[in-house]
Amino acid sequence: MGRWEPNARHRLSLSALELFVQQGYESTTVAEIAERAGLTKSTFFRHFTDKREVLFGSDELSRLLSDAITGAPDSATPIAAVAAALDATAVVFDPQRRPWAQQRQLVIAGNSELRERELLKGATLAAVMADALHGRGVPDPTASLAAELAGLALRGALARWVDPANAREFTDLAGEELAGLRAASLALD
Amino acid sequence: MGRWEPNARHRLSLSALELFVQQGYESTTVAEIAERAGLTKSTFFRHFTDKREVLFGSDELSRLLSDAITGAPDSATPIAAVAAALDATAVVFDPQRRPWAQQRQLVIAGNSELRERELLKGATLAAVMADALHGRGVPDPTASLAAELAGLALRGALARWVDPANAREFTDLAGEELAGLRAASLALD
DNA sequence: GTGGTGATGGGACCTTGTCTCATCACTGTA
DNA sequence: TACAGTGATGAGACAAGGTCCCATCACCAC
Repeated sequence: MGRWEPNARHRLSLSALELFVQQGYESTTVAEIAERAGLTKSTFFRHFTDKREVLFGSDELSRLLSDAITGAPDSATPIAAVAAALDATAVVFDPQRRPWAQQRQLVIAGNSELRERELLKGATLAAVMADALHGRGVPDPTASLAAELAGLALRGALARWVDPANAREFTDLAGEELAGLRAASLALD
Repeated sequence: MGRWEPNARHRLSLSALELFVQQGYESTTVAEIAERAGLTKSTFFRHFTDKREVLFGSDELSRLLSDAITGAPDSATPIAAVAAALDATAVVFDPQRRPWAQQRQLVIAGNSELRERELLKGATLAAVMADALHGRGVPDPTASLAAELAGLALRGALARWVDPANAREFTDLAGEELAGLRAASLALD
């Protein structure tokens, strides 16, 4: 791979995940990742603000969730709106990406810096959803709560989706998780 | 302050917050913090694993929450148990600590590394509460949901408690937040 | 006063992340 | 074909975070 090959960013992501899986996140240096992608440390930091960010580079999810909530019918309740948002994530959780997502989740689970970053991304998604709900006229704390529940459902569905003993559609899992949380909220006392 | 003064850890925390307030988190080096406390960089990292950790050094909250849930009467519902846990945090949120907490929250709000760490601590608290609920025989997702709601209430109450235009007791605020979330969960659809 | 113990100081070292400047490939234009 | 402009990359210096090892110091027990 020469200096001017295309998709530098994508090559860096792939190289990073491969190395993290092989030798662990902490024992992999940015220079190594860049070298494997045929690039240098300088270029790595031009594409990613951080070493952690190479595993979290897309905000596609954010846009999908926000657009789905904004575009839901006026008659949709807050829960129905976030349920529609979860359905809209199907393109991201394409079955073809499952092996990649599995490895990625394993790496993240093994390092607390990465778990921190994952929490930050999750909090950002919840904030985006809450904002979109505000745009529909849903007041707080209802909007925040609905967004938070959707975030929990998404997290839970992701955990089940990457489980090798599982071959379900992501949106089905997310729907189940959300329904389970709704039911549980009636059993709190 | 000489080399063998006591309370090195506490001195480091105070020096750190003072410097962060004066000149910002990022423009403060660990060496500066240590010097102000009459110590060196080596000693700083013996007391704190991280630069960030100097603002999050205690897990008192974790123990209080866990013990309160475990010690709640058998008849207590999950919500009642976490409400008792929030009440048990009164000692941490002593009015005397409010000025300190205000400065601390401002510093954290101004830096995304610190917000990340705060999210990690919050997630840890929620996990601890969920575990304590499991110990009472509360199954998932009820336990996780109750823990998550308590976490949201705690975060909301903290935001209001440090607001200068506010002089309420922390536990009152936390109770209100939790009640508000309970009510909101009935308005989701 | 002698030796043990635990906290501290000092400094070498590696990595992350920033910055600046040179270099290269590709483009359009004459 | 020549040439200038543009944008991505390379190279290397640099500051700071964080780890590690070893010397040093205060205190304590005997």
